[in-house]
Amino acid sequence: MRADAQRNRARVLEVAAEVFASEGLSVPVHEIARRAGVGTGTVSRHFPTKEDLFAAVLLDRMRELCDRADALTFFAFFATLVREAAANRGLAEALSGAGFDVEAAAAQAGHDVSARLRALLASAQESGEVRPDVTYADVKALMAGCLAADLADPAALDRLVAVVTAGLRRS
Amino acid sequence: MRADAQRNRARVLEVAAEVFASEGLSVPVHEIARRAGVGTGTVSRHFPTKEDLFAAVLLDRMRELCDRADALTFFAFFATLVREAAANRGLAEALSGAGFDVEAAAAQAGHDVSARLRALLASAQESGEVRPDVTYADVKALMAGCLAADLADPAALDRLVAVVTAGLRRS
DNA sequence: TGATAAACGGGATGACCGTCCCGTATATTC
DNA sequence: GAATATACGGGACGGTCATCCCGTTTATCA
Repeated sequence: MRADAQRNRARVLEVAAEVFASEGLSVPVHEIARRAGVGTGTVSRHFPTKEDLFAAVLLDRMRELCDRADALTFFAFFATLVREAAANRGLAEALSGAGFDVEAAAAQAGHDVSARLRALLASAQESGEVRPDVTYADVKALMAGCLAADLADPAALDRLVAVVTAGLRRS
Repeated sequence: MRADAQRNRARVLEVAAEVFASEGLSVPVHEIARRAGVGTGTVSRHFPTKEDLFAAVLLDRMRELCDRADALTFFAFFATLVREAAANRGLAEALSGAGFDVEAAAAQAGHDVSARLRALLASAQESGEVRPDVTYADVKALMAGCLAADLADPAALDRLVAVVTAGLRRS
């Protein structure tokens, strides 16, 4: 790959990460190109579709989250994921089912956050910490609920995580 | 109002209710007109914007929900709202903050479901049934979480409501 | 340094949709 | 049964975007 192509690709990725995180997935690709100081052709050559671009942006975060998962309990990982997504509007939108398939992208890249969460859930249920009837899909839904928190209230996220955590514990 | 205009208005409203409920808010207005057997002009004359149409559709449901609220506890009303929205994709999308402002529409129409829910929450907190720190916005977020349930799993909704209910109770 | 392949930019293209307009049709009224 | 206001249909318009294309530029390497 030519040196300028490599630079441009990195620059686009960097800008896209910022923009998706702060403004969500509805930002036009043209706008990302503009802010990166490149043409739209350059973006779509490196990332043929917008979803490809988002998947590439997600990769780094996914890798890091997966690494962290190994040292955490189910509840701690849940809280970590919620906090991560709350600080990243694009990720929150994607998790809330708005078009993009996050899980497929992550799994394909070999950093399957959902598999980690699934495993932690199973073991937390086996040890009796979590109600045995809840499913992985339930946990995802509750995560989406936490992400609907009022962003203007800095304590809201913590309250919601506390409520959901209490609800998930074996009663 | 001319008789045919009255008929058409009712027909459009009826079709829109079905379509929004089953396919969500992204259905084009043209499609609603087509299924109602009228031209798009007829729809937009009766309901100048798509949001006006959705607000009109919502009115009936809101009225009924408000009436029911008076006889229910906070937890029962919460479950009722979740079930109502789960059966109505358009309502679920609107509640999950996707563009349309449900609360404003309902309040304007004098059937303010959110005011009822707010009141029930306050009294449930006063009597000690619900954690005192949760806010109305928190409850709305948790409702959105329940609505993210896996629709293919008929028991999922009940599980999520149970988890959230347990979490909201004074611990 | 010159040839060549690779990459660039940004305008063109096509799709989708909400809203508006206007020539036509029809319900209502006298 | 004619006159008139009212409503109808559906095409036109304007705006938004993702994606593609192609004439131009530039990095690379001999």
